Amino acid sequence: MPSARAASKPYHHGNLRAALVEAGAELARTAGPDGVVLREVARRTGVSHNAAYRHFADRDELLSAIATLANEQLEQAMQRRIDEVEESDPDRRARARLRATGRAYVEFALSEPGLFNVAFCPTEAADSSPDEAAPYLLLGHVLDELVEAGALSPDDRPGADVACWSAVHGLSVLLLDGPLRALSAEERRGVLEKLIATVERGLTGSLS
Amino acid sequence: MPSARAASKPYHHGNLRAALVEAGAELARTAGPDGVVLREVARRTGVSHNAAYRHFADRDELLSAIATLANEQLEQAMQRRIDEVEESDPDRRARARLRATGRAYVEFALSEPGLFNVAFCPTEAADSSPDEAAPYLLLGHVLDELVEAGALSPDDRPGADVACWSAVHGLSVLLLDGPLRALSAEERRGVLEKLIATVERGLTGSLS
DNA sequence: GATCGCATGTGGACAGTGTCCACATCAATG
DNA sequence: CATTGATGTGGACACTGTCCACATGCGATC
Repeated sequence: MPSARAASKPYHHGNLRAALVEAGAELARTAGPDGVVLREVARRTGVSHNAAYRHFADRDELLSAIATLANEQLEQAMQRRIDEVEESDPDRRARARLRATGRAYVEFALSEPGLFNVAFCPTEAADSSPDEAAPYLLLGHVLDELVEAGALSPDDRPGADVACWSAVHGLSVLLLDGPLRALSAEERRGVLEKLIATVERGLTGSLS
Repeated sequence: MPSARAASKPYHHGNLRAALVEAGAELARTAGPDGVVLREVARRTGVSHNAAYRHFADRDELLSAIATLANEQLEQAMQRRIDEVEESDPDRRARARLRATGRAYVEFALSEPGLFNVAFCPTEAADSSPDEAAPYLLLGHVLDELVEAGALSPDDRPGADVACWSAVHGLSVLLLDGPLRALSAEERRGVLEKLIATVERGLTGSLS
């Protein structure tokens, strides 16, 4: 007999790939991209180092998988906040949904800094086109609503998505690891609202 | 005699700290933060690994020094672009200088991606307050000019700096390593101008 | 001008990492 | 039942950051 292995530990894991991604996501959540260490992921999954190489060519490929998961969570958080908006007037409703989108983005970054950083850490196989990124599509839809409601001129629609995205992404990064990280929660709230108001007025020419 | 050392290699370097920062900056320029490898920096400086520990407590501390240098370069690039503005009408001049500031920021990020990333990579001893960051001060000054020229209401001045900064920083990051990295130079130009126009209108309520 | 102390530079060691290789195990297919 | 290909293991290698004891020599002190 080769070994007296406990019956609870079959040689083949069964669903190792998913388990690795989950363990990796947990590491990412608490320690960011650099915290996703292949050997530690393997340890937590109760498997030898190297086992991951049967499912991912690279550490980079595992990171990509975790990034996809993080993006999904970001999208869900945004969708939740968007759906929370209660407002019947079309113009005000579309504007409120846009502001909710931006707030949700920054809120997610601040509440899940590790996952947020992983979602945007540059990996070899990252989506080189934003058109596949769910959060981007969500934002685009909200902006389309703004056009339908008449708050945003169709002529101003092109590039509006990137402008909004840049604004909230930049604030998130600066608050997270950047020079603005020392701001108090109150100050953060203030600059966030200022930013959102500025972008809304910049796009639509007015505030609701 | 202990060794037949060539006369060109004195035991003590003379100005090792500066040489290390310079070599590290060169690595940062071509490979970003992760490219700043202590041992490689030492190799390029013609000194043993470990020598750096007489001048920096950490790899992190070396990175911080390089980040400071990168920030200075960013500030200079911004200042150059600002000074290039030729416009006598105060309102138009202040607006043009603000736009130049934003363009210079993104241009620097795109032309020196490694240095830009190092300038904002989170280090232990990084300026936790933006008030010491030269680029931030520069932006603040340009915004003050906008107030003096009457283009920006003093009531809207608080938070305007962070809003501008977030916008250009976010675009830089998204274009550099983010989902927008595949955009062509032409597309980049387009979204940049759109972003700058949006922010200008968002702050001042109009375009020049 | 000789001496000595201390800042500066060296070489070796260690733990930790990503990745490659040969081998072990097992499930499903014939 | 035998084989085979997918999956997991253990060992190795090069590389990294960091700590240690030791070497060197500049500059202050007598």
